[in-house]
Amino acid sequence: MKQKITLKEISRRFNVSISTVSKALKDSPEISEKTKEIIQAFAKEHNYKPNNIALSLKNQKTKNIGIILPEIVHYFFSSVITGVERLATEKGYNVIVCISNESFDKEVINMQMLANGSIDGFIMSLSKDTEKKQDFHHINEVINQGMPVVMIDRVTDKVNCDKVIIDDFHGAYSAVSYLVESGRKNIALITMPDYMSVGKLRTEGYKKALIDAGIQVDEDLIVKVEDFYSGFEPVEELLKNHNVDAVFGVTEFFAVSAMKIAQKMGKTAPKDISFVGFTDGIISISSSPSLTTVSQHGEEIGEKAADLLIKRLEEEDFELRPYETEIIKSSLVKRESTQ
Amino acid sequence: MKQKITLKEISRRFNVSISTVSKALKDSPEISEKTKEIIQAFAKEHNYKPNNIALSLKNQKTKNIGIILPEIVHYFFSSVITGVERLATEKGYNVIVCISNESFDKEVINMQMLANGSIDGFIMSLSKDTEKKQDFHHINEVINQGMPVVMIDRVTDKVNCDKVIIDDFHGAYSAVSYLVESGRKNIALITMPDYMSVGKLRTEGYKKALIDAGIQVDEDLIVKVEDFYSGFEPVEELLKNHNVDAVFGVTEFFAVSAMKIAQKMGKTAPKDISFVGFTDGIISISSSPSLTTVSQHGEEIGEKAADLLIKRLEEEDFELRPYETEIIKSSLVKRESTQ
DNA sequence: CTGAAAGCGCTTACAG
DNA sequence: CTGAAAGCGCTTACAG
Repeated sequence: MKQKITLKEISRRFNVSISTVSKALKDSPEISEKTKEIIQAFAKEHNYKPNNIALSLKNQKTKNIGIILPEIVHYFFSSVITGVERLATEKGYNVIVCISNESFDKEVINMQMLANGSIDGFIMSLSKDTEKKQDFHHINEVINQGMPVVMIDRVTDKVNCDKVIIDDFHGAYSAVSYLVESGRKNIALITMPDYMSVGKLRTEGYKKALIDAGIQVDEDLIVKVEDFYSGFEPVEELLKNHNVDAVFGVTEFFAVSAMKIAQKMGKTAPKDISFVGFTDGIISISSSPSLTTVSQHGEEIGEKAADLLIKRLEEEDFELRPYETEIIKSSLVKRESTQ
Repeated sequence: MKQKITLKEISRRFNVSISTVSKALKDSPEISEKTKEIIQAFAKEHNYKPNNIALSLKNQKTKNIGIILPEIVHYFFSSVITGVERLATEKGYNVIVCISNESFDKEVINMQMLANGSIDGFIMSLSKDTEKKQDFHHINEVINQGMPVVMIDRVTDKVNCDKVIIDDFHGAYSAVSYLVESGRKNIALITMPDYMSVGKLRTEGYKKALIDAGIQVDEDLIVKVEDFYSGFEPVEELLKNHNVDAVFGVTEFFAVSAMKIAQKMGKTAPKDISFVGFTDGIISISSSPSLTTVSQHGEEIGEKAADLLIKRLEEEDFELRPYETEIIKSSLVKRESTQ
């Protein structure tokens, strides 16, 4: 069984037309039973499968969906892909993954590449760069060309499209409220710069929870860290100079890193300091003590995004429906780092 | 700027033929400067980009590469994807990601879907199921059809193709030797069932290191764990009933989980027990104490695999070259869990 | 019941 | 310098 076989080759083999072969293989009633039988048998034997590219060109749809993510080596984003992939495969779609690497330029290039016919629609989360720049022309362009886009997690209201997000504000609110209820008073926050939409919302949730509990927000207890790779000295300073009894980190990595620093300073979690993170990944499970976190349900976000996208692609009436913003509920997973 | 514009539409706009437009946009010397100018200007204004699907059909190549992985929410595999994606994008290829979810059936279905024209070649790592079944017909079929395949990490010698692996044996060997050198005598192993190629090789490296150091292999110190989600009771038993002073885990998760169990039993790492893992991921960095690991260099593996694949796709002579097995060197990253 | 034709969007050897 | 034709692999309305 060498090389893929085509309709043309089958048609030559039996001295019939390509149309006849095509119809025979689709078991069309137009074709005689006898012809269908021999053609189908031959096709099966030679493992004939229609060429996807030809079908795409003919049908004007590729059955591919593109997903553009800031990075992938990260529990949240890889679980989003897992969710997208599952739903997509179930519906007969392939998933093309591009990584913007937090760069605006790469995000634009990736979108343009895929938009030239390779896919039917996009799922994407903004790069940091893009959030900083606030330039979304590439996304709006694609949408104007009639290609549906679903934004997830890091979204913007400058683009009108379907969105799937979690309730960052409430997730943070409930995490901090939980700390307050367990008797903590000096709750520090380790967050991201404000241009990151999710960092901002989680910070607001933190503040609101304190205010509602009658605790004054102390800006000295708030540290902003750029990303995973920048240093954590400010956190060290914070723990050294302030009498902190709880830390809320807006990522699990932030929380665990803070916990490690505290442990090195001789503090015990949760006895001396409680810790809560965001994103319920493998870090939270394997840290010691294991970390209480706000679970983002990445797979669910991915599935929901794929579902919205495919509906818009396939359901006649859906295409014209107003855009939705689906909010996936986060949940607090309590572990050993709090009491 | 609505909808994507085609050559046909441009040709109608200026009352010329499609061929002329096509050539003009390629800046062909066949076409007059004036014609080229106006056509190019118009195309630019309307953001014309050739349709990838049409190009694929014409050129008989898609510029897509397919990658099939057992899972993705896992540091090693997601870093492989990152490496593949980087090299692929650089060379003008897109990456289609499929997840077999450790299932043989899904692996087969994914391969067949993609093999029908969607991609030019495969990069893949075997699912557990496939390793257990030892059924590789789907891979050989694809190769027989002339589609190149590069296997990574979880490979088999039953398939003749390019491979990129790490030196699992030596990685384990050096990790265990390091433990021996630091004075440890009762070194436990937490590994996977033998049908997993990588688990087997790492186990062999562990044994050889002990033997070479004149330490007898004690099968009672070897625990086999199915996967992340199965329980770790056997590990608990091991640590309770044997006087273990070091643990080598064939994944970082195994090692960190064992460390947590030991800590709960009141042991301190590395004072009482040293721990070494495999896969240098984020778990190792964020555990407390941080974990000494054998780094697998996932991105490098991904890049190398993509490089081999694209070479076979593009370089005339390369296509006929004998298959290579590239071995990426692992390296021991020393952290706090050993001394 | 079978086949020729047109078309999806593009490229390119060939003719004029 | 421009265009008609053939072709990549397939589908389908239409003719016979």
